[in-house]
Amino acid sequence: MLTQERHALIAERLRSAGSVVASALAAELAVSEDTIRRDLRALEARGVCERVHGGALAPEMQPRPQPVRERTAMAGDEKARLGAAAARLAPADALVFLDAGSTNLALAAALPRDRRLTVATNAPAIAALLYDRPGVSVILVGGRVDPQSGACVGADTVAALARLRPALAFIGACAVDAGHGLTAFSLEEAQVKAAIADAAAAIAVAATPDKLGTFAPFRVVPAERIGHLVTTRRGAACDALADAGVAVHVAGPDPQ
Amino acid sequence: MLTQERHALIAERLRSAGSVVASALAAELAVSEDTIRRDLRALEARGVCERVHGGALAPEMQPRPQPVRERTAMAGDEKARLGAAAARLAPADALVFLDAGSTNLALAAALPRDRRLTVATNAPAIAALLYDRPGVSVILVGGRVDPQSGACVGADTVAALARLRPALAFIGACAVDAGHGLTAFSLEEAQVKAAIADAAAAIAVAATPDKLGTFAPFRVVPAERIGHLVTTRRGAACDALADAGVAVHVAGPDPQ
DNA sequence: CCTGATTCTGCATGATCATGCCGGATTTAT
DNA sequence: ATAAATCCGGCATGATCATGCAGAATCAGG
Repeated sequence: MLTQERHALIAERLRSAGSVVASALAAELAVSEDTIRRDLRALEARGVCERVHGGALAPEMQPRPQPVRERTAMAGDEKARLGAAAARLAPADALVFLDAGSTNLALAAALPRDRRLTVATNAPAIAALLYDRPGVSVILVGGRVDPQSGACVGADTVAALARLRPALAFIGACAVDAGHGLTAFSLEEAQVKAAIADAAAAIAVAATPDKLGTFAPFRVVPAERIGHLVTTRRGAACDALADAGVAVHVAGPDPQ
Repeated sequence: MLTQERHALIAERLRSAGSVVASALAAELAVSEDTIRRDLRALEARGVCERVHGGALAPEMQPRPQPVRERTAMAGDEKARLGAAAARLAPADALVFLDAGSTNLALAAALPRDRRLTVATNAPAIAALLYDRPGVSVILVGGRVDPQSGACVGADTVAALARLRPALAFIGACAVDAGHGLTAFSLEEAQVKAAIADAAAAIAVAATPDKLGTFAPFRVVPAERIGHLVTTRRGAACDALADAGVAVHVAGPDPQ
């Protein structure tokens, strides 16, 4: 068995099982444990695995989705500017959908107070923030609440979404890329976001620049389907999205 | 099983259940309790858990600055005591419904952290408070959000309620009286509360003493249908309700 | 085909790590 | 108050690791 074959096999094993045990691999492949260890060192140098005592683990794949609670704490100012800029897209006297996420929560907080709006959301935090604002009526799309994202997900949520026809939906972005479109960290999130996209007449995405040019495992919509992108810094990823037909808005450092 | 895998498993268990028991983990993973203790020590050093006698707990998340609205609604100490007393009625591993209202919000905040629960609610504020608690899964019943009560109301809400069968429902009381039963200030609220009552196997009411012996225009359920009443001061209205078959719990000044 | 260089592999050795067990202290429950 | 469960520190043991070295396989060029 060639060294590279062994490497490929170990990498495959890491992908499928998430971990490998050095001694077991040595026995299975009929080589010494030293050889396996050397293999693991080589793979680690290439970032394919992370060595631990006894074997190796598959590295954490995607940038791990942090719980919203923690995300909301960071980057307060930038999120606020983003929210204010995005809020200007919200048409008056229409049904606007706000997906869950820290950016959209900031967006909700930054909604202009002089505008009459009906806001639908699947995020309890957004509903709790807006429900007693004068001039704003809130429709909450229920379902099981996902602890990770703080959003309602599941079949009930998707079914309830089918009865709404928002003029504009702000979909929370886990990752946006011109090639991969809008993507999400979990299947359930992606299903809900896709249901929102299906229902909405137009789609807007508010995202911090670190989300741009990245992608997550689950596809929501292609980039062409995104009408507006609001972010805080112009970059290569913005241009690529603009080429795909997305109207890109950059929120200046001073929102006045 | 690799040490790191065990660590990851324990961390995951902490996230989902909120606590782990050393002896149970040792038996389940077929290692000695000493090893588990060492694991817990390592995880504690990384801030993943907080060790206690017999096992470990998920760390308290830093208290998030709550919207002023929610804080003011709490009315301080009395509501908290009431909430803690009422929370003791919540059966473990069962579906519990929490209606909207400031008392029930306090109840949600006072829920024991070591209990596994599924909580359904029609109040975005309660869902936002509970959704990322370890050991608690939250189902949000959606609908139009009533600005007055902060609760979801309307036909969609009633329809969604019909699919739940909570073992116990804490219905928010606008007014409770032995003769008039549980009553509400608006028709829509009353309809939703009645739908909750229909769905639930048992009904509990947590109410401050000023609600007792009073009534409001819209009838929800008769007094006989109320299983438990939790309040903070014994009085004539309590006795009348006890005569109607309600189990009355009085939360002492020191919940200890 | 031969030769020298390079790489891969296995083995030995001493160090490090993970685990289980034991005795005594501490906490919890009855 | 007493018994049981739990915790802590230390220790012994076996597994695992890093390193250096030597033989085998592979390869390039003559």
